[in-house]
Amino acid sequence: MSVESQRRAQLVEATIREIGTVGSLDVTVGQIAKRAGVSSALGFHYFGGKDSLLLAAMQHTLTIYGAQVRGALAMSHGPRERLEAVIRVSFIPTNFRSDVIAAWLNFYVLAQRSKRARRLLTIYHRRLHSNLVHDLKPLIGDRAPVVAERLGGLIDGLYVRSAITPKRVSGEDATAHVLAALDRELDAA
Amino acid sequence: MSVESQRRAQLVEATIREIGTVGSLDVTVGQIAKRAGVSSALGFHYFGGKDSLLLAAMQHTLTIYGAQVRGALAMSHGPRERLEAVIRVSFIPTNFRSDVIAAWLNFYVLAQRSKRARRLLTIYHRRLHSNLVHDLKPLIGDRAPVVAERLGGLIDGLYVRSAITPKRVSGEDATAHVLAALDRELDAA
DNA sequence: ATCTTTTGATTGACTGACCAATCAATCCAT
DNA sequence: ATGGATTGATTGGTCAGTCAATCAAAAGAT
Repeated sequence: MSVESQRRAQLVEATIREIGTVGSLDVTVGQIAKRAGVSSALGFHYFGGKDSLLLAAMQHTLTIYGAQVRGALAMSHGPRERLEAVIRVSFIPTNFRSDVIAAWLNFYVLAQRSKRARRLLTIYHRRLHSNLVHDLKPLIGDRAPVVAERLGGLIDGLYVRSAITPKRVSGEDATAHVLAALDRELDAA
Repeated sequence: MSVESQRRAQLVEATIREIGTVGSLDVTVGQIAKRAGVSSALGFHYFGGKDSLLLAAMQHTLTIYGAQVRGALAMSHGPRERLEAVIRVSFIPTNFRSDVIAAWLNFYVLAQRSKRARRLLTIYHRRLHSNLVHDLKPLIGDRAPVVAERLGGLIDGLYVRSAITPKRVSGEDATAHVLAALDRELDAA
């Protein structure tokens, strides 16, 4: 791993952590750099500006998520099992860490003013949707797209809600909720 | 209406609009005041600080929402009809305006660092939950709380998602989604 | 009714802090 | 020594919050 890619990774990781602790995008490059153990100037050197750094952090979490989904799907067989896998991944500890959730929430905010952020988020939506549809189709046919929309909405809703519920909602609970909703939809077939 | 309460209302309204157009909480009191047609100093005079102004805007939207729910419930009879009413209100045009959605999303962010904001959001959650449980109970008994949690999560998820989906999701579509989810749960009784 | 006092609304100008971004100067590995 | 990595110092700009001054209208006094 080259020095450059190492620093970039440090800074991206620190960005997510910092957004998580501060709870908003009002994080200074200085704070992020300090957390990464480097000077703020280095942050600008490698990323060119604060926005690019935020975008990189966003892309990073999406890349991680995507890889996890692929991994989980590779180990699953049959539609039902694959659906469970896709749903589970959203709530495994890596993605359900409080700072990751906070960052995710703020990416939604970022998406309101940054075209690139919006594109990234749209990609996530589409990927989730298509994954769900792919394995819903053999089970419920034409109703797959609309049910996928519903399950996707529920996943995001539980995820966002968990950012503020005083009682930390466990990932297992959230997973169970979505799986239950899935079962209801399958029953209605 | 006294001058004071009039100005306060102007400023609160301008705050929501400004958050909506900027898309984040990075709004200056100056911008808000300008939109309200007054000087920034007046904003500080009446609210004491930026945070109080944001909180006031948040409380305002929640008050509106609460009143609408009460109104809708008053005109509904029977559990099923009342459930529909509660669900519908979240997506009527007043609450489904793009700037209101953006503001709402940012209130979630604000709740990460402001105890008062978190309390307000918790109150909303509890109210929604208890409304749903109240009318779910006669239909599905003990399963009411967990189903209410699910429906609440779905409502919030669709709401937040609508903030960024390029294709503007219509309030009717969102309502239909939640009502469909409700029907699935009732079928499973 | 008229003059005076008081109160509250309102603002423009100002400040102190903070921050993104820049850059010239070091550091360090090869 | 050379070139990329790294930084400290600096700058230009922005913004929350303050303050003294102005203005209008209500309240009181005669």
